[in-house]
Amino acid sequence: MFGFNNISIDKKSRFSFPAKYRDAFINSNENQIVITKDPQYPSLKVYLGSEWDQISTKLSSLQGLDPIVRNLQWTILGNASVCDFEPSGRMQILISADLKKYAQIEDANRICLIGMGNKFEIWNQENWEQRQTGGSLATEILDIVLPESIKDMSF
Amino acid sequence: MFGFNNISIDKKSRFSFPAKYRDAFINSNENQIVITKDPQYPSLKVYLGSEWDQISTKLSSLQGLDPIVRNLQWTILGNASVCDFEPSGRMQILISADLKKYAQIEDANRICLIGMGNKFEIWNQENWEQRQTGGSLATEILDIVLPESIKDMSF
DNA sequence: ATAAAAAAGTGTTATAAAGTGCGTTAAAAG
DNA sequence: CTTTTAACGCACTTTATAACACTTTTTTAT
Repeated sequence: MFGFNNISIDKKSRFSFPAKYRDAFINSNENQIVITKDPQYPSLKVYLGSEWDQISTKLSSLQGLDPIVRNLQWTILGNASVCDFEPSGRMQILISADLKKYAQIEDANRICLIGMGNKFEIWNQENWEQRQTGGSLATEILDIVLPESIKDMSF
Repeated sequence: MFGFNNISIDKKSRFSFPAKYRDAFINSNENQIVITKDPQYPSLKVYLGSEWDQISTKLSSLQGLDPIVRNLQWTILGNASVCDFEPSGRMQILISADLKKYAQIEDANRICLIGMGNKFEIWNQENWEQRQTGGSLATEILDIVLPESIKDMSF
């Protein structure tokens, strides 16, 4: 599941996954989708249920007394929205007001949905373009201070 | 049970869990909820009964001569409020005046209820936002002095 | 110590807001 | 031109919250 999609978001804050992903969803037998905040950028992460189970299990098992870990737990776990999902249906997902605000898409009626293989990202159009043209940014900030326990995790 | 919720708290200091968690509560077969103080932040922890049994058993078994342990026992065990809870009902919980004060929600009519998987946290809105935007406070104090016996516990 | 009053806690109902489902139209693809 | 997909609109359902009434507990005054 790859690629860029500019899609609409309706008055009730729902979007539908493009039909081209349907088969992949059906094959992976998912019936849940999880949206949460990206810990680094004003964007959202969209996980398949199974993928989420792994990430959330791992993340919540980490030592919460480390402030970096605790912050990641807050950001990722504390903002996750678990949605029922029927691949054979309309494949619609609701984005909460809170997440919309975080991704700066409060009053957008279009968003960018980027397929990254086993997950998706949701971006505000301008932010995405800026990111694309801006080349390599200070992405590594977080990486440097990350404790060993999360070095091997990919969110 | 994940995610951020801004919910109301009524004049009698009650709040209800959002309906989206109902199935999870029913499945885990809980009929008790425990609220207590967070040992690190001005916030509250909300545990499922089964989870609480584990934590409280472990914590009370620790030898109380270590002043840090003693303090944790006082904070967590000594402030716990066990509430009857009916997942199929209104899922309402009363917060004591004491706990409200601790979490700085004495005169708030809204609180933030954060689902962290197997537990929840309750925060005053401003404190939560500050925490989210990286306003790192003296979080690490506890971390440094923690005795080995609790290093592997996640509260 | 007892009764009255006040406060705290519990439960119910009504109403507005949020969320969901589905049919229709419009647009794009084959 | 036909079929598929995306977007929109509307109706229905569920959920959240405030208001109210009632019960229990605590406090106060006699």
